[in-house]
Amino acid sequence: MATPSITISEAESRVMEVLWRKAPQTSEEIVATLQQECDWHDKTIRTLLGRLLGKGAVSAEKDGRRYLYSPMLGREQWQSQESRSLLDRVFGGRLSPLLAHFSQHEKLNARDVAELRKLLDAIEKKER
Amino acid sequence: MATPSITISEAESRVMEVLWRKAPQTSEEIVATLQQECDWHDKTIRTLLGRLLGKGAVSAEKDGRRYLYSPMLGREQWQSQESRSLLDRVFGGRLSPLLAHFSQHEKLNARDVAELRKLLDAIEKKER
DNA sequence: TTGGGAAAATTACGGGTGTAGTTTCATCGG
DNA sequence: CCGATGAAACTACACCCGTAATTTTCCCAA
Repeated sequence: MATPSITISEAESRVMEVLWRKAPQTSEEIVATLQQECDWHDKTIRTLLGRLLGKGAVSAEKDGRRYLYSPMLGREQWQSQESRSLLDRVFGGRLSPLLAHFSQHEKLNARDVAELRKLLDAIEKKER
Repeated sequence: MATPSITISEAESRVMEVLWRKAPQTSEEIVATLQQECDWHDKTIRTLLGRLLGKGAVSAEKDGRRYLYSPMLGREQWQSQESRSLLDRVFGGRLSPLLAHFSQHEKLNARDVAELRKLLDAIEKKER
């Protein structure tokens, strides 16, 4: 297999978000960024970083007295995993029920609708 | 609020599935059904039932020497919760990225596309 | 009325997670 | 060259979850 499917927790994904936006970064930068979004202790964030390292979701490259961290798990890959998990767990693996669900229960504003239409057009054009 | 947002685990949801298909049922029936799908010990299944009771996700009505269990948490409600959770956690709360993701990484067949289009039409008509 | 048997309730336990505190280690400044 | 300091590593701990085993309760039959 390509990547043995790394799984990360909710809190860990918040750390990944920071690295997906910009990499590499030192733990200090990551902490500074995250503390503007979350109300987490700096030790907490470093623990999460350590766990991500252990899982192979991020890599660390030594740079003087500190490390530079970069994501190994890609955001797209993670989104795929999570999406497929929802589909399988909750909707029996079929896409239509998911879509039907969203159309009935989620508020779609005009912009969403327009954007979706454009997507559909693109898909159809590609297929024919 | 209506229901204080009951959250159930993956394994618990398998038990709920059985009750969503038919209710009420005794624990014995539930166990019998689940053991054809999962490879779970009967004690395990009863533990899950108990936890669901504790969370208020199912109700129990005494019937002689046993209970009859029924779902309190609705399947649609649970699907909504899970979908919204994915949307918020993974796609920044916006539907288009999710759809874009599926369109790129999941196979949407022509029928899916047609169905989606119909849904969008319905939404737009309802709004104006 | 009592005992057996089944269902329910309680207890168990290891791994993951959220949330840190504490210890060690290496490097930079003096 | 050595100590202070800040990052990294290790330790902590309670709660949830998967997965049961053990104990209690209570109903029905004899």
